[in-house]
Parts: sequence; C-alpha cells; structure tokens
Amino acid sequence: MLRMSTLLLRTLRDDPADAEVASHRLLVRAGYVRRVAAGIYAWLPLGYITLRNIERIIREEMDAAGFQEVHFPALLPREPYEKTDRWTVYGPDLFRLKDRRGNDYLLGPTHEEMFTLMVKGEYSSYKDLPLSIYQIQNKFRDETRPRSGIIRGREFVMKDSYSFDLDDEGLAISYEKHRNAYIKTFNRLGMKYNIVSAMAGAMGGSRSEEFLAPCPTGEDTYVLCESCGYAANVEAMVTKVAEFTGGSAPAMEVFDSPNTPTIDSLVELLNETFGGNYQASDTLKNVLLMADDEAISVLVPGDREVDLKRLQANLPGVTDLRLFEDADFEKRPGLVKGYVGPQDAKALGLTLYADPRVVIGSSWVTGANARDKHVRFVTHGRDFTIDSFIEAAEVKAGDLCPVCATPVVIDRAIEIGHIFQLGRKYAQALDLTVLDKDGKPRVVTMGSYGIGVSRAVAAIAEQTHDEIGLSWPREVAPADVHIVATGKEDLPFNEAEKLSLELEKLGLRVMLDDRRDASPGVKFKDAELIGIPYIVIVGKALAEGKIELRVRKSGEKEEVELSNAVAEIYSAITSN
RNA sequence: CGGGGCGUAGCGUAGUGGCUAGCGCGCCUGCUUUGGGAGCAGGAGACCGGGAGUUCGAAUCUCCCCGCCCCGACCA
Repeated sequence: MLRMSTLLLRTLRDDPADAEVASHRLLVRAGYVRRVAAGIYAWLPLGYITLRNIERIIREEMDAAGFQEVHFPALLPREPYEKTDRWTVYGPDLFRLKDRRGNDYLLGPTHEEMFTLMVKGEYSSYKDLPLSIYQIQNKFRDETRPRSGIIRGREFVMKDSYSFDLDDEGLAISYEKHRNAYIKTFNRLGMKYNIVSAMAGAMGGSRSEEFLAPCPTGEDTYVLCESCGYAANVEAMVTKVAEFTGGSAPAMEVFDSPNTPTIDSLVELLNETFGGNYQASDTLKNVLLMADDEAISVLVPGDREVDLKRLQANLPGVTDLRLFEDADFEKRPGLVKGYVGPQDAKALGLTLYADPRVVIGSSWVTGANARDKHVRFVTHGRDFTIDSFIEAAEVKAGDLCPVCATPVVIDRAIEIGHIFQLGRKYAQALDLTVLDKDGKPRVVTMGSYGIGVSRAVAAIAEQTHDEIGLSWPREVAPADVHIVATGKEDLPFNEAEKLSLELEKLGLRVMLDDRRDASPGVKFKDAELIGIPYIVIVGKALAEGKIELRVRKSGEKEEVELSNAVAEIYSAITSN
C-alpha cells in the first residue's frame, strides 16, 4: 500500500518554469520525475512505479510472443561499434569515454552489435533459428537538443528486440510476430496510435513501420487516409501522380523578367505580360543543395517547398545535406540565384532530381540561367532530362492518397515504437553465420524492434491528461484506487485504513491518503493531479454511513454504502 | 550548430547603480481549522549561475565562461 503520509512525494502548486509540454509539466508537478540535467531525469516513487508498470506490460507481451529477455551493459567497448562503422557514423550523438588505461568506451545508444555478437557466440546452426531476444535498458544519446521533458531525453529507457532468421521468409514471419505483439502491448497501455509506413533509413532493410501516438506536441508528422486507412510518415509518403495528358508545348521561349527572384513575383509578371491564368504550380522551382560534395538540383512545382527531411530520407547515402549558400553560387558562375533552370544542368555539373509531379511531357516556366531572364514551355523529356525522380516535396494536407486518391489529413504524433527489417548489415559486419542444411555458412538476417519505454510514460500522459492533472489508464497507473480520508476524527482514517486493507486483499493496488495535517482541498487537488483512475473519499458522508466514489477521468461521483463499499469499488474498478 | 529567451531559497517570482535582497507556495514551532490548494503568530532557508573588470558602492553596468528553455537543423 502506498501511504501518502510517508511517500516521497511533494506536489508543486506552480508549473515549473522550464516545462512547456503537458506531460513534462504534470509529471514534475505531480512528483513523478525531477530533472537532473538537460534531458536527464530522476524517477521518484510514483514515477518509477508507473515506468515499471509499462515495463511489466511490455515484458509480459514479449514473453507471451516467445521472445527471450536478456540484458546487456550500458557501458560498452569500442571494437564492435568500430566493426559496424558506427563508432564514426554515429558521430557526436554517441557518448564516449575512456577507461584509466585510455581505452575507448561508449554508452550504448542502441545495442544491435551486442545482440548480434551474443547470438554469434552461442549459435551456429540453422536449427537454432528463428530466435528473437530483447532487453529493457537505458540508452544514451547525446542529442543536440533534448526537448519536451521525458519525450526526448539523452538518457532514456528503451525496449529493443532483435530477430534472427535464416532467410527473408523467416524474417517476414518474425516481423509479423513483433508487429502483433506491439499491437497487443500498445492496446494494453491504453494508447491511441497509428501504424504508419516509415523509411527503413540508412540501415537498409525492406520493411519498416512506426507506431505513432497522435498528439499535438509530437515531433513526427504523418499522413493518414481516412478513406482507405493508408498511413505513412511524411518522409515515406508516396506522391500520387496523375498521368500526363496534355499536348506538346511550343518551343522554349526566353523572356525578360527583372526583379522576379521569388515565385510570387514571377507569377505576377507572367500574368501581366502574357495574360492568361498562371499560378505558382505552373512554375518550376529549382532548389539547389550540396549533398556531401555533389551539387544537386531538386525540381518541384512552384507552389511546393522542398522538405529537407524527406529529401534526406530519400538520399540514404548522403550524410551532409545543406542548401546552397552564396559561396556555392560564386563557385559556379553559370548558376544565377533566383534564375536557375534545369535546361543546362549537365553542363553546369548538377545532378537533377525531380518531384514525381514533374512528369515526362509536362512543360514549365522556369529560370533561364541568366540574370533577369526566365523561360516558358520548358518541357521534361524534350528540353531537359533528369537523373531520377525523388520524393522530396513537402507533403500538404489534402494531397491525394497514393492508394485510393482521397485527400489525406496530416497530424502530429510521438513515435513510441519502430519495427523494421534490418537485413544482413550487422550480421555481415560481425560475421554472424550459421550452417544451413547443406553445411554451408549463411549470413543471418535480422529485424530490429524498439519501444520507447520512458517516452511511453510521457506519451500516455500527453494523451490522457486534462486541465487539472494526469489521468492514467488503469494498468499504467501507480495504483488502482486512491483512497482519501478527511476530517479530524479518527473514524474516517480508521475506516479508510480498513477499506484499503480489504481492497488490497482482493488484489487491488491502493494508495491511501492518510495525512492528518493536510486539508481536504489539498488532498482532492493532489488526487486529481496524480491521476489514479478511481478516487474514494472517506469523510463527511460517513455520518450517513456512506463513502464517495469518483471516476477521475469522467468526474462522475457516486455515494456508496460503507457496508457495500468493498464490493462496489471492486466491481467498478474491475468492470472495465 | 544557427536564431530567440532565461539564470535571485526546494518551487514560482519582484527587484535597471544606493540602506539588512522582497513576496507567494512549500518547510519548522505553537494555537485555531478540517469537503476544494485554511487562519493567526513566530521561525529556518539565498556566497543573486561562475570568474574577471568598472565604481566610493554591483543582483543591477562591461567582458569571458557555464547552465537551462523555446524555434530550426540533427536524431537506430
């Protein structure tokens, strides 16, 4: 039983000044967590109980799916990460340290290497596969900008699983098992979520999905088709392109266009000069970037921006991507800022990528690669050719679903889980092979599956809180019922105590507010802030032999005969 | 890393060169109070983020450093 009189808990009346998002504010105010350093938090008893509840639910679902739990150190040697290149690729996000002999160590940001090596050390036959193992461990990433309290920290708790299979079919099955286990887990956690297509990213692999908890403070943006259910991270959104049906355009025609460095000014000039009804979407924007050491141009319709995240996600080999700066223009005199066109790209040494809307045969108004000059009727396939289409244009609400062509909606969310088919990258790098039926060594294929455990605490808080405090789903809450004794006599305290003990006997988790010195108002406010799903008040109504039962989420109140209290409370709590 | 903001007691804050750094919450003692963050009285708690400087005098001005928050970039 949790007793408020002795619990290490001090609720705060005011919002902490450094907290912006609801989960952060409330978890601090309600005494669940305290900040230790930027992006690093300590868990007080209530918070730690909540965190462990989530761990327990995850563990139960992982075990039920037949996955085995292991545990690795957080402190890891350099060598394995050297072999997979991540010692360098991970860059400054990796916490590195040296031991007294000067050897390099790191604090694990994720543990692919360790899992791979563990399997390599123990298994060597195809008969041992498939295998899925997982751990729940603190992870460390020296984020450039930790933010939103618990949502994005530098030290955080993650559940990560890895599957090991001989072939792609096996991997697909393991992936599906994890996917189902995740669905069960997040359902039990009482979360709203969407499963969306994601980019496998630089890790390679064929299939990748994210579990996103919709929430306005989320960092991820995704699209959802309410008609067919298609859902994708914006990075992975596929553009729906109408087939090109227009006729052939007249020959290219250069025209003077002084002082039109922006699309708006260009459209204005077009309509003044040529009449007609030109729109931003009739122009072709040439966005120049440096992709590592290569100059690239991304062609998008004039009414779209380039989304750098999407572009980066679709240029997996590129590590350093940035927009052209003045110095880059100076180095390439053929490129005139504001007047770039794709016609001479080859001569100018540009690699050309185009948004899928720039279909072959379509013609555009674009820059003439000369100051104060644009050109009309520039036709894809006739006047320029591209190196490749690319999904890099910003996604807007109302864009068409690639599956059923219905306008999609856009929403923000917190990423709470990510599953993907890793493939053989790590197994290859660390030489994890097993002998197949023919006695030949084969490289194992892997899947990787993560759940942000501490982040889930915050995500649930974000989704379930209200103006007055937290409001947990029962399985996650630090207790099932919060019993408050009020009054100055001993009677309510004694009755509350008895009630608590009896409810505990029935297997309920009870928090008892047995503080003698706190006023009723303080106790009620605290109960609402802390967010245990049921609140029982033993006080004034005792005079009529009654207690009061409240539902935190709905605010419903009900008076219950003391004689029936145990049964009624028990059935209210366990009935849903 | 770029832009913006902040740093005064456990928390929230006032204080633009002048007296002993003020207030609310919380904490301690006593009395009163007990169904919506109670009242009265008394009390503890701050090297004003750190360092250097300017000045008769610095929380306050200057410089450097550190830390933190927000937006962006980045992020298995």
